[in-house]
Amino acid sequence: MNMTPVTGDVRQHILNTGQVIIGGKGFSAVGLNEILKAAGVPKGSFYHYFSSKEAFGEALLQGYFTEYLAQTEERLTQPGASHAERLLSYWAHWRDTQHHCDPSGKCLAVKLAAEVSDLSERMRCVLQQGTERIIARLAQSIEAAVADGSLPQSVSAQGSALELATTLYQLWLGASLRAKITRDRVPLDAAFKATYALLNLDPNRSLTQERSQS
Amino acid sequence: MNMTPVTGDVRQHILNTGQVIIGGKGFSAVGLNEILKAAGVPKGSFYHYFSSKEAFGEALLQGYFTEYLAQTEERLTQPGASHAERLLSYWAHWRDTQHHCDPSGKCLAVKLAAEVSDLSERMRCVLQQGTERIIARLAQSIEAAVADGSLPQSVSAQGSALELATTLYQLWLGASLRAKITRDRVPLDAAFKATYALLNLDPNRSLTQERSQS
DNA sequence: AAGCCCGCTAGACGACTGGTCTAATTAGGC
DNA sequence: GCCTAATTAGACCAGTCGTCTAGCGGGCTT
Repeated sequence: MNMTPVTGDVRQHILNTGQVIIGGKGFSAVGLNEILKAAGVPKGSFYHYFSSKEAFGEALLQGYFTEYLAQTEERLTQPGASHAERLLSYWAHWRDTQHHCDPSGKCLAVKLAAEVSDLSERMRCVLQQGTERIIARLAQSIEAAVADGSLPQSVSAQGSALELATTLYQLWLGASLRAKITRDRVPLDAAFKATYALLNLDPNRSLTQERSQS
Repeated sequence: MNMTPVTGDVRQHILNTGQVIIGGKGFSAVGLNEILKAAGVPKGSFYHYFSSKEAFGEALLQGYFTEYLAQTEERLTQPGASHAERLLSYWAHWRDTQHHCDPSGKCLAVKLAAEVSDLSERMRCVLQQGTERIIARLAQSIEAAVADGSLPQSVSAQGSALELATTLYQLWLGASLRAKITRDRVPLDAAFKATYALLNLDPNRSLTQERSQS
């Protein structure tokens, strides 16, 4: 009955299940059996949809970034806010979702980058393209924020928007990594504060309504 | 003949061999066999020196941080330089050693943090204490640099030295992570430039020739 | 309507590696 | 020679990824 070459149902279900498990335990530490058992899918099906574990990981990352970029796009274009407000909302969201124990909201880029980039060239490329696109998207918003006056002109004097976006993304990557170590939100709060500084914003005047609850 | 309770020779040899291999491939992806074969040590011996693979990883990280902190201490106290110069030399060294393919100079904190902190509580604690001590040491040098005038007073107006050190360390952590993805030095160069900005230093004026005292 | 086709499921199986532990071997001091 | 402790060899089984054959079952062709 299904004429579509991509059988989205089961395949996507394996992907979703795998994302949660691998996001929690890593790539090498998780076996196919564990994912397949959790998904209720027999092993035979797996190799119908994916040619290998590596190909599965590749698809996993690809899907993750597609989804992430879509969410980011939405957040950076939400109506009724300046571009600077949208950017800060993006990072506030990052801060609030990544601090330690979110079950499924784990950032696969943070979790898998170090492990996978030395393990699989194909997965590394997906990681590279994904992060590159995120940074490019942030740079675009930074430029727009300078243009609409919600970020001071002085930020563009220091360097290109792409450089700034790169720095900020890497700052948050590192903060998330350290948050995994400390298991608290201190690293992410530090990153949030540093973001203000790097954007030449007054840290005392909040652009967004921050929620500072534990 | 050896009365010392810790048999350092073989044990340390396993540790050294393991550090290179695990630094390259990760923790879960490497089996004891691989390390032991490379070290020329029979498998049975392993469990004489370490109670488990986890305990081995714990000792590995502990040794790594001890060594790293000693090197850092040396670099941050080298004679004939201001504290700011020493700090920048620390980061310049980081930039030059971590950009992609250093065989044994891999930073275990970057490589293992994400993978291990969800896998082993004991290893996570070592990671936490190690990074904490590094940050504290950096904060100490930042304070000294403000005191000796090699960093402008304005940096202490923005927040505590510990906050700044935290931000900078996380920035470099994230830059190293992204450098693993991109396999070039662009992320680390961006971090270096951002470090100047966060320290309120003029990016165009190299610190090595400026000796303006307060 | 009958038959076929093929996407998909099912899970046993192979060859191998994982970490762990017991039992044997070695070596040293007396 | 023995006794004790340090060290090693290898068995152990659960687990790994990936293969392979068998068969279900819905939709198309004729």
